[in-house]
Amino acid sequence: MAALPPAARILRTAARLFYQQGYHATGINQIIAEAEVAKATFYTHYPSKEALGAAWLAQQHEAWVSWLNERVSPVSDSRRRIAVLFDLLEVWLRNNDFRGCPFLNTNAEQPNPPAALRAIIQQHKAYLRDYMRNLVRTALPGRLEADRLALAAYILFCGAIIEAQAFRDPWPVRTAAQTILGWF
Amino acid sequence: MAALPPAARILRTAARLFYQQGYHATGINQIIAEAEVAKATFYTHYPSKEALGAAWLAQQHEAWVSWLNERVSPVSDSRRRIAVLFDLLEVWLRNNDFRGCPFLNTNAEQPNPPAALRAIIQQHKAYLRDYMRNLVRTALPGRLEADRLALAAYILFCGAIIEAQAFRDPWPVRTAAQTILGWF
Amino acid sequence: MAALPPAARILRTAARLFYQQGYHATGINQIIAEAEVAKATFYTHYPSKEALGAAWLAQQHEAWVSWLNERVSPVSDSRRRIAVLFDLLEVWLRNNDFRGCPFLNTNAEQPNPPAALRAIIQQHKAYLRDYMRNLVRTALPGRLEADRLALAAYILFCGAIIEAQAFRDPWPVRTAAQTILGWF
Amino acid sequence: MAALPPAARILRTAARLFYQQGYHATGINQIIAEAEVAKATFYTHYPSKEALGAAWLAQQHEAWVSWLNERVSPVSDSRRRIAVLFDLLEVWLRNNDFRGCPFLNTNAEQPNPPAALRAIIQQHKAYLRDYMRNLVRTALPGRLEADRLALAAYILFCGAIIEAQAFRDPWPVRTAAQTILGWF
DNA sequence: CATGAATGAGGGTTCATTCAT
DNA sequence: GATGAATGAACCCTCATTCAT
Repeated sequence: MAALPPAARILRTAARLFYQQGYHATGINQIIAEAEVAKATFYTHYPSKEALGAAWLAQQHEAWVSWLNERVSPVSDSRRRIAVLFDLLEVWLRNNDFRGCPFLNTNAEQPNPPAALRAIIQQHKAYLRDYMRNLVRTALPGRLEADRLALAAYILFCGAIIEAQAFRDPWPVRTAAQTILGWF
Repeated sequence: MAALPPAARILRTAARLFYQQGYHATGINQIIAEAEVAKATFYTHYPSKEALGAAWLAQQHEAWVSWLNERVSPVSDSRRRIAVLFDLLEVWLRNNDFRGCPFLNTNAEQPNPPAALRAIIQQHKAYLRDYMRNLVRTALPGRLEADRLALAAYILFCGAIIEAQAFRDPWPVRTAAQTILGWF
Repeated sequence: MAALPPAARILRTAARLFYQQGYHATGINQIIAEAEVAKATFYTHYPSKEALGAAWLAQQHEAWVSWLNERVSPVSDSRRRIAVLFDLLEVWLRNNDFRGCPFLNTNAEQPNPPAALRAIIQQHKAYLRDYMRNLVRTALPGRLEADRLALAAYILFCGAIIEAQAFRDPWPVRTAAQTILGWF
Repeated sequence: MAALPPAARILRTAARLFYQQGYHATGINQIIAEAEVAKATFYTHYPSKEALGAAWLAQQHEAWVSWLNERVSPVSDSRRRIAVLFDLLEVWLRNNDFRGCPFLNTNAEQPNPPAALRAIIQQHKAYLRDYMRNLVRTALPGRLEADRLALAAYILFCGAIIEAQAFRDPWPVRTAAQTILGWF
């Protein structure tokens, strides 16, 4: 672990703590203590906590996209792809470390989040929306309401995440999946 | 404004600040300053910040339920009721002060919210879920999948709120409404 | 317990808490809460916390003196009396609720204790010193150094209490008793 | 005064205030104000008030031991050594700043002192007990009851301190000294 | 490139007391 | 005789950040 350079150690520690405890609830002191880095070293690598938060979300976005693509792209059938997507979601939230979506959580923490964070959050959400749109469009060739259903699928997807988080139960994911798959 | 008794002034101020800035981001000091109350007076009425947060959410739940019922119950047709529900949602989030759902926000702020807050949040969510269930069941008499659709409608409802919050745009509400209304 | 009048309930509760937690560490709020008395009721009976503390110490002095006299005066032999005195001391500090001497503790809490408390503490100590003096004098008729030994016995007595408190062990009491009894 | 580094300034100030006013009665705010240090600077050097209290007592122990040894060890005769010990005690408590023994006071303040403080207090007391034991044993070679007298001497020593504190008069020290010296 | 010391502002909570009723 | 509401001051501690080295 001490093999990692300081910047990476900081980011890895912050990722764990921000997600498990929340962005606001996690202080710089805890991060540098657990990353075993001096305070000034932290500020040489990240100009502020906000910048670290942005780096965290950016990295989360990359990781999440990769994770999905690696598992979804091998599947050729469009309908199956959507099914796989929700299967993955259920795997994720059945994990003991599941604490909801980092983007939605961070967005909800402060109703007016810092600009740097907001930008990445919106970027992530737009990406996911478009990703779902393509998936559903491909699965519903020629259907007039395909676009609307695609957006609805996206809303169900995100809604399932926060409701699973709120109820601490995966039922919303299965309900959302069944509903969407029923459209094909 | 000084006409209100301190306890009410505190709650009113806290409601405003908790919603606009977030529960965590709002400190006791700011609340008592804006409520023009001494710190010890605050603790005479609320044993802790957490208790105040619980009182706030409880009051929000009551207000929300009343607001909905007053406008939905006069409508007799089941399908119209659902339409009205989403119309109200859109009215709400078109308001400049809209900052998302206080319950979802507070739940997302800290991955492990204080027990007192969690209890009210879950209560509220269960209420809303059952409310939607009744609405949809009544509108879909005899449909086998009525229950699943009802839950899906609930997920779409909540998902629309957080997506409207994230995108700062009401499109998710309209998409969700159209999708649900298409089931009848 | 609710049968007792408020003033007595307050004093009884304060006696328990002051002794178990310390005078300083015990707040008015805890006292009135556990005595089930309103705050203003407290101040109608005691003008201040200091006055309550004084009442507590005065009552402790009375109780302690009575307790000793009832058990020591029936004994006729002077030497036996001293032995009984230390036996009682050991009984006291073997009790699970033993927290040292309320007078010495309160005196040690603030190096400049409030005048009202200081007065009672000194009164108590002077009484105990004279009590020991009489006991030893009677047991050592005609000994020239009787007075000095009496004071030494008093110092050993008090020293044994604080050392038993510090070591959480009754050995100092037995050592003190053996030493004194060896003088006769 | 500003020449001293902050950590030393804090400890020096705390030593003065803890001793003069008591540990509990002295707040962090007063310490940092009189040490002319920012609050966060305090917590850079001491993780808590308790840690500062422990540092204070540890330093007191060192200073006390040094002070005694420097003056007692040059004396060769065992009996004289004990006499010197009590002479030093009397010098100490004739000082206007005398407020009793920091260890006994802190131990008596709260019936259950913080663990960190308790540890040092017990350590100090055990040291002093053993110190007296060696002194008396050496002065009473071959006496069977030497051990018991040594412990009695220790109790008289400590008892003299608290009684001198309580009566605000050095008589207990002289009484204790005469009694012990009479054993040789 | 890396560091520990120093900071002002604020975190939530409790203190002993007074007041109008 | 009894009450709960109201208070300013103080409690111990943590925040994100900057600075000289």
